[in-house]
Amino acid sequence: MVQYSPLDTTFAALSDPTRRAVLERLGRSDASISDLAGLFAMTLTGIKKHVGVLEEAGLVTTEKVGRVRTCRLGPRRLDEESHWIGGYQRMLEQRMDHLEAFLEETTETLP
Amino acid sequence: MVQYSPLDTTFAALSDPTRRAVLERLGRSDASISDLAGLFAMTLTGIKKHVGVLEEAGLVTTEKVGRVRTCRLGPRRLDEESHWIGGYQRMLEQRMDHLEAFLEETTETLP
DNA sequence: AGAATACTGAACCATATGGTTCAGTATATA
DNA sequence: TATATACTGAACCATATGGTTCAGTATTCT
Repeated sequence: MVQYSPLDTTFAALSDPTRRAVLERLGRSDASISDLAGLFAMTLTGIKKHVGVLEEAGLVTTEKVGRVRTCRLGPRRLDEESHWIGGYQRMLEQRMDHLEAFLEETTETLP
Repeated sequence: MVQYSPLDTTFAALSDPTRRAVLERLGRSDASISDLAGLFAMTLTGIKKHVGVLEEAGLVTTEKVGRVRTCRLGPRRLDEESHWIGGYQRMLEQRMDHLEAFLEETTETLP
C-alpha cells in the first residue's frame, strides 16, 4: 500500500454488483435488512455484511428501531470518486491531443 | 454475484492506491515494468501483477519489444464508471429534493 | 562467448472477501 | 406467557488479493 485514501474503501465497496444494486434499491426508498435479503435472495447475515461494507465506506447509514434495522443512503456523495475519474479522463484527453499533435507534425515532414 | 459487469473489474482495479498511482504515472508518459517497480519500490513480479489487473480492466495496454515491456494507458476511458456515479449522484439529489419538499410540507402544517 | 539486464512463472504466504450455518438475543404479537 | 420475527455474532469455508522469493528464459552489451 502506498498510502491510505477513502478512494480505496469506496471503489472497493462499488466493485461488488450486489452492493451497487443495494445502493440503487435504497435510492428508491429506505429498506430493512430483511427487505434486502429477500430482494437479493441472500441470508440476513450475508446482506448485513454487505451493508456493513457500504456503511464503512460512508455510503449508507443504518438505524435500529425495535427489532428492525433500517438502511438509508448517505452521507457520502462520491464527490472524490467522480473528481478522480474526471481528472483521469481529462488527462487521457490531453495525452490524445499530444499524440494527435505529434502525428500531425510527423505527417507534415512527409512529401 | 448478481450478474457480471465491467464495473466490477474496473472499480476493483481502481480500489488499490498503487494501481491508481500507476495510472497517474502512465498519464505522464509510457513506462516499463522496471520503471514502475523502481518508482513504487516493489518487485518486478509485484508490479507485473498490478499491471495485469489494469490490463484485464482495459485501463492499460502493454507491448513487449526486445526484453522491455512498455505500458501505456488505454483503451478504456472510464465512461461507464463516471456514468454510474453520475446517475447515483443525480438520484441522491432527487432524494434530497423529496426530503426537502416533505419537510416543507410538514412545516407548513405547523402554526 | 560470457555477463548483465528485463522480464516471467510457479510456488508460497498472510490476509481479505463473499458467502454460509447455527446458536443466540431482543422485540413484537397472539 | 408463549411464539414468531428480525437481527446478530462466531465459526467456518472456498477463493481472491497483494505481496514475496527463486529459478528460469530471452535480449542486449562487452
